[in-house]
Amino acid sequence: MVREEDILQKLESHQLRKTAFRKEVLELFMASEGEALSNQELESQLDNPDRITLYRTLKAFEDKGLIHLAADSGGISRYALCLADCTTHAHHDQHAHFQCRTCGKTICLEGEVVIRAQAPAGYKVERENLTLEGLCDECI
Amino acid sequence: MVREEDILQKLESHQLRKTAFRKEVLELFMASEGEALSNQELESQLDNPDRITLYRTLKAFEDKGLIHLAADSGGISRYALCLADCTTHAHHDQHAHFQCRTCGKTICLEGEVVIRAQAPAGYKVERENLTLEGLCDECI
DNA sequence: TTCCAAATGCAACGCCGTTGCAATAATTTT
DNA sequence: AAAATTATTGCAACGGCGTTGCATTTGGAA
Ligand SMILES: [Mn+2]
Ligand SMILES: [Mn+2]
Ligand SMILES: [Zn+2]
Ligand SMILES: [Zn+2]
Repeated sequence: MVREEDILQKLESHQLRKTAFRKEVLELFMASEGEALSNQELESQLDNPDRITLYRTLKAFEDKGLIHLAADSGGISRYALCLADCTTHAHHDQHAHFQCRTCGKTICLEGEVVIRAQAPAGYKVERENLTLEGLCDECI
Repeated sequence: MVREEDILQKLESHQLRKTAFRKEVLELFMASEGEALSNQELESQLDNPDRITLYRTLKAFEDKGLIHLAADSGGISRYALCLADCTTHAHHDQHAHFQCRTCGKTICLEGEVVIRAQAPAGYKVERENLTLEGLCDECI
């Protein structure tokens, strides 16, 4: 269960207006901690789902450092709550994700992630994007 | 320069008919060795670009183990020639990719790639997908 | 050369990201 | 507390692109 108090606090600390829609969306994210949610998954759980408003809400949340995008090899966008203290245009969370090839469930992997890959000489690597694919505990 | 002989040989060894369209597409891939190409980039270089035919051609190439998809964090699909000897429904190439955040140039990284990331207990990891993002040598 | 299976090119559908705009709601100011 | 200001919402609408169906054309085998 998510306390309304925490929802409001989170919206305020990220300079987002406390509207009914945003409270509802943020609650969904906070309730499914560590799991990345797609637009469809979110829409299906909203009282009054409007895909355009959701689109802008997610953009605002991402912009203000509340959620981050989890890349999907299939092209589906999924968002998850930022674990670190991210702010506007300053996302600090750099972690891998796991995605189940059967149910699509996508989770953030907080644990140690070591990546060693060399780009050609003259190239500058700024970010690393790692996704593990396989079967989740329920689909195994 | 790509020899027509090599193009035809590659199509035949992967059980693909040697049509004008496919020869042209394959030549583009072979000419830009190691670089992943988007549909747009391919279309702009084709004599008679038809997006549907290109779509089906890429699907056939991928299916027959000629090319592989390079995930794009932005949702754009890019394909590159398979380096390993991949066959129908059997892609062996497991390598990282680099993508330039400015020009979009995407290349396959053949070099050693070491990934260490833990999925939760009870999860089964089957594949690892790593993309490095940054600036290429021309955009630096 | 004849025939069959596959590939092509075109129309068409649907999904989704994106933008504009007027109505509505949240926050700030008086 | 009311008015003013500013942001958000919901709707219409456009465009790109993945996808499929179908008639026509082409490649490869007989
Ligand atoms: Mn994450
Ligand atoms: Mn590659
Ligand atoms: Zn699963
Ligand atoms: Zn570049």
